[in-house]
Amino acid sequence: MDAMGKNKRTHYCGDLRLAHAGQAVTVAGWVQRQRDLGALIFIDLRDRSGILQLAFDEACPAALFEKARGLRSEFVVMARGVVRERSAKNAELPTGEVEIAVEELLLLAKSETPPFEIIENCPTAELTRLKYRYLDLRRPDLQRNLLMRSRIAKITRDYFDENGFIEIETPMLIKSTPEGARDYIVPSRIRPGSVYALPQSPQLYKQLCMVAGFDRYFQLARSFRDEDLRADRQPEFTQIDLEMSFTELPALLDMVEGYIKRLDEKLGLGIQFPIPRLPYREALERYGSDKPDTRYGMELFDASGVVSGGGFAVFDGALEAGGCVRGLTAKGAFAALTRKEIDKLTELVRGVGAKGLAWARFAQDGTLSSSFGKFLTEETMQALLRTAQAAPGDVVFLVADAKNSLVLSVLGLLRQELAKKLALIPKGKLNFLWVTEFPFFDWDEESQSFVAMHHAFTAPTDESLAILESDKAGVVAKAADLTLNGIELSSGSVRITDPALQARIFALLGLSEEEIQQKFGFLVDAFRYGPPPHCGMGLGLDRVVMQLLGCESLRDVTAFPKVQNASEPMTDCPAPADEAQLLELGLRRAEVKKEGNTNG
RNA sequence: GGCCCGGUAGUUCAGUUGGUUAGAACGCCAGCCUGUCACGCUGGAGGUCGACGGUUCGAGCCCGUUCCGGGUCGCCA
Repeated sequence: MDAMGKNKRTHYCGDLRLAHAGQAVTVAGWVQRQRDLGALIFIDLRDRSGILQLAFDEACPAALFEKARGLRSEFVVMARGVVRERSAKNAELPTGEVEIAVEELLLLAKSETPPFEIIENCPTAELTRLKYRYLDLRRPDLQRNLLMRSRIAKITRDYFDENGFIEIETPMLIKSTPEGARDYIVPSRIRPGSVYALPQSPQLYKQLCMVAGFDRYFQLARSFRDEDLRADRQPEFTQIDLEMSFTELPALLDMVEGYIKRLDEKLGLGIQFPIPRLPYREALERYGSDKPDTRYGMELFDASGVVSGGGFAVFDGALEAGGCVRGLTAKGAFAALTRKEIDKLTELVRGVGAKGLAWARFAQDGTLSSSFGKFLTEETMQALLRTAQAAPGDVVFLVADAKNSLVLSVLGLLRQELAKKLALIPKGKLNFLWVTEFPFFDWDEESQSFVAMHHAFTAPTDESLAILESDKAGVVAKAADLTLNGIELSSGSVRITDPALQARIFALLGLSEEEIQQKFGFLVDAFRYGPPPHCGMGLGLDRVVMQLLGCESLRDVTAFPKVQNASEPMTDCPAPADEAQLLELGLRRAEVKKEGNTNG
């Protein structure tokens, strides 16, 4: 047999069925396991399609039998033989009714014993698996995940292609714009002391594609952000990036919703359409988040009215300072949320800036114990419980602060934590949600100024134009986010194409003429030459795949991911730079020996 | 940068109040075995207890420092 020549592989292992019985086939793959019964040997052969049993028995020539006996885990072999029905079938395996009666066996490669077993749901620590990622990727879970990622990418390309989008590659080496996330920078050899940046998104280039008249652009765009990692944040990721001309926000949302619908049709996901829409303000007030997880309820309520003047200094103080008292009710959580558990939650909310956590436990028999009951009249307490819609068996939490935004974000976090603790999150549900009517400006505590919430090229709504200067906090952007199960998938907006409006916005963001020219001069210039009205979005492909597969980390859907300190355990990058490279890039000066320094 | 959790055979873990030679399972190696499929049976090899320092007659265990990993807050226009 000749692996490369005329006796090529004829079938994938996982594809063979009883219908193939009697056929001569050639299969190839890795030895999953060898079962040597003495005068009978079975090999489980694995390729990307699945597992197939090879059988060696008394009909085998001695040399072939000895060859099979020598096989070990992860050896690579090609086998030719006849498919036959098994005498003992295995119902657990798709190919469990058949086996190959091997006539010829080719050992293509040996393997050392791998550091962990190549099996589904491998219990080995992730770091070890990442050090040998090429072995980890052999496991069926990761094979399936990356296969799904490939399918989704194909569906994406087909959909946008069918809708007239042109795939255009934008550069990876671009100008650093010191805004938003930290840039990864790449030093220039030809211009020592100067750097390129890796793109955080193709934002400005895709807008220039609109100016150039391509009308509809899309790209599966690699993007880079030098920020700390999370389970759902890698420094290097892929965006489904698109931009369309002569279109306003509703049509953009329809286009993206059509894409989600296509995914649903092709992959049978059971997503509800139309995707619900929720204004930003309402999202915050009901869920304490601008990317709410709507798979479970436990919405927030506003108790400011009922506790106002009730005599509890913490509540009254917050309200008098212009703040609020809000809360949420954990239905039926009385037994799960003991005092000890509540103390842990208190610690959690203190960690994110809350001064404390007020609670009331409502026992099954109607007995009430709470952290604040003694300060309130019976009447106020009853009114509060009505507002909280609390029934026996429930636990009510309240947060008060002079800062409304803090109260909301703390309760948002608490809601998430409780959902996890109380197992309220249904499995297999995919709740997409449009969050609309985003504010244009965001107050930045650090710089004590308003910054663009989305970015400086986002258009304000027509109604907002009159109040741009007078009421920044009230300005609404033509922008929307697409969220899925409580994570942000995508951010889209209409862009400013009117130079006069752009100048107003830059001024409001406190950018000087010089800064504008230095950072975005090319864009401002381009927009003097007939920019079409346009809008666009970027969807995180990795996050879409992660959620559709129900994975908990982007590492499960990324072939070669980075770990928390942004390094990559297999290649151990980043690595110290070579001295010669640093010299060549002008990042280090050649050492000049000082004359007269005789002592060294 | 803050907080929480973790690091003991190749892998997953156990390890009592600080006390003899650090254990188990799986994997690995060898032998036996004709229908296994997590094959079975018998035997064997395999350890810098993350690292460094300290306390102690004695440290896997206590203390300090540090490295590595996970989660999260800050950060992520």
